[in-house]
Amino acid sequence: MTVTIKDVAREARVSVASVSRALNGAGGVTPVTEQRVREAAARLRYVPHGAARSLITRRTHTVGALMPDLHGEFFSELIRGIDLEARSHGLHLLVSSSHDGADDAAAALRAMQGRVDGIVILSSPGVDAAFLQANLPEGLPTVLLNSDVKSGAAVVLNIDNFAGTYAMARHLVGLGHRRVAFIGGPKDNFDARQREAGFRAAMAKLSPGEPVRVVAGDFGESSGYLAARELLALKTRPQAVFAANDMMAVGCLQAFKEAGLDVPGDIALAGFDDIPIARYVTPPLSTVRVRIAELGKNAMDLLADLMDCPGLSAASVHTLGCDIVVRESCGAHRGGSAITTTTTKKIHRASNR
Amino acid sequence: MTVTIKDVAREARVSVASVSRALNGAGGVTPVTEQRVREAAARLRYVPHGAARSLITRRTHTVGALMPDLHGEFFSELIRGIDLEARSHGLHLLVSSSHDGADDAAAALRAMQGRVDGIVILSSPGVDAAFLQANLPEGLPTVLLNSDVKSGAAVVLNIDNFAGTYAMARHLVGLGHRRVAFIGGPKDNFDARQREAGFRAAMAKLSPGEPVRVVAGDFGESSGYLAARELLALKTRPQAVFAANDMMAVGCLQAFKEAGLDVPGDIALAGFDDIPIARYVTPPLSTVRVRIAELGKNAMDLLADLMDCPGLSAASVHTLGCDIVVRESCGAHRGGSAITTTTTKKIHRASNR
DNA sequence: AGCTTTCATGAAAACGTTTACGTTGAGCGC
DNA sequence: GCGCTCAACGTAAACGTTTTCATGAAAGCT
Repeated sequence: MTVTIKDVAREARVSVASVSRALNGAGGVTPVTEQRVREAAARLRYVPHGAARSLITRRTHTVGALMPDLHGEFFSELIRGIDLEARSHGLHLLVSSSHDGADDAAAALRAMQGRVDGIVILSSPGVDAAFLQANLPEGLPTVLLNSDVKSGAAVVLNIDNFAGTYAMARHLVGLGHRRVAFIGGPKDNFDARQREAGFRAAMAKLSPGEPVRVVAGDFGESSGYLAARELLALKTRPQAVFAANDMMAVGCLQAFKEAGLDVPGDIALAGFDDIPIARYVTPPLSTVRVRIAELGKNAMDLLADLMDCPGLSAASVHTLGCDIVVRESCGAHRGGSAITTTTTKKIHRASNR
Repeated sequence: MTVTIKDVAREARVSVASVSRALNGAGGVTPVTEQRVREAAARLRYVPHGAARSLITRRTHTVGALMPDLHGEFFSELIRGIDLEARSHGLHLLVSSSHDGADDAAAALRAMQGRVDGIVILSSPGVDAAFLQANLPEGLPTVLLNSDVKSGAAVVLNIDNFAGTYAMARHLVGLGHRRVAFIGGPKDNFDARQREAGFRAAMAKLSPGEPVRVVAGDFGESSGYLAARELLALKTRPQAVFAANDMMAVGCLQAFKEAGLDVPGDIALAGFDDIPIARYVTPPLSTVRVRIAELGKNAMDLLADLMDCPGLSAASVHTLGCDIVVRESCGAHRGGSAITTTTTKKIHRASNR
């Protein structure tokens, strides 16, 4: 049925060893026999059996991507970045998305065991140091995305949430907004914590006298709406609101509209993520952009490095900077098109001994 | 290094055959030995070597997903649907997205050869009957998404673009709009062609006297903008505009605003896809929703069927219906929340002899 | 010319599993 | 108590590669 290396050998009148050598370009064959083998293989439409090959090479040429259950732009862009880069490294991509909890992720991780040469994990609440310790097969090259675990077992690549929020906060303060309020995200979310920290740091530094006002949200649109209502009910209304993500900012916008406030005239607004919706709301939303596909690409590159030389083991933390995108909602927008400012883009190796 | 079945056999004091039988639940082992084997395996953290297993079973327990280079919601939701369903079938998902042309896709297809038990292909311009004929390994169960090829080699699953546009056109006509214009998509796009056909059929049937006005677009926002300008320049302005996708409708909206027209007061508007942006523009856009994750799930189910019994070969075409989502832009919206009407949802097997 | 080196080539082992087949021993009917 | 059946178990072959090693021929060196 399926054509094997033996068939090619017979067709080309050589041994299977020579076929293997010829097709893998490993040298050790005459150009003329290589040619003959290639033709025979093409004629027979021979495709090497991947499983047989990886049985002996101990290489699957496949990397895994383990992600929580998320929809939308982030997921697709991330996979896009990873896939594109994986392909350019000659690697396949085995994805396992849509995990709800730690158990789910653990099962997926176990199932990937032996099917991949390396793995990219987008961390989610359940996935912490203990989880990895328990479920990560040791010796498997791993890149952790958006994680605060400092496990020696994996390279970590993070979005520079801190610098992103810091830069946007500076921008807002620079526009003359002294009372800037922040709407935070879920407490168990790594990004959310970092963003809040960035905001607090910026305000402490740039607007020292002012008390920092932070209200809770959960990254959902309606939590942004509610948070905005809460802020509007204060005695002294903030001059600007900075939401930890765009969806909450969209919720804010709704609340502001209902309150009859003009954005940015009466109150300025900024978000984080630059989701596609951001430029279509009225007024268009100023936000912090994460170059997601690039994040995926970088993750894949790090993983490829790790797979090539397991020597430079783990223990390094890398960071990918963000851009701040100034549109109309923050009140600084003058021209016709958005201004984009790049914040720090540092990919630094913490330790690679 | 890595622990194999032999190690487990030694640990449990049985033969490798018994280990295999015990772990695979194939019977032929005493409950007590099975228990002993299970414990030994757990103690050693044994995970069977997938490659070795598929070498002999001729099963990879993996399905491939081949898609063109697309961003955003469609891709992520589709993968989500496929992945979720694949997991519930105990299958892994090997994705290869971001293909630009037929050559690219062919290479990816070849690379998947032997690594998957079946494949889902989201067709794109280059991927036609000839392409499949040339690149699809025969005997590999295949599900084709959004395709008009009637190859006997694959099951085809389509969005019911025709019924979707038909239903929306009927809705618009039912609202009293007699002159409805349509903005088409790229000529080489299957969805675009079907949508236009659905529109023409609806208008011919429901508004027989009226000449049908169709202008060209390319699914991009700016092409929608330009098409709208073209329509506004006509002597008799249409009463409603139906764009073949939401992005073009958003472009229209921009043009209408600039022309000082009220939507839906002066002119009604509808799109297709129900992208997230649709509900955030002003006014919110009436559109036709495709349940993308469900499309992925159904594709996976069809593929699983095909993999189970290759007997019921190919040659069937299935269709997944759409919903029409009525928001404000078409002028029918009265209440606070959107009305959702389900169109035909037929999954019919054309032939399964 | 004779010796050594290089190099293409083939035979065979190895990778880790599943499974067909043979062996053993226990339980059963007579 | 003897043969028969049947289940549990072990042995070994098979899956399709890559790779090590041996072999022989050609080429290079003195």
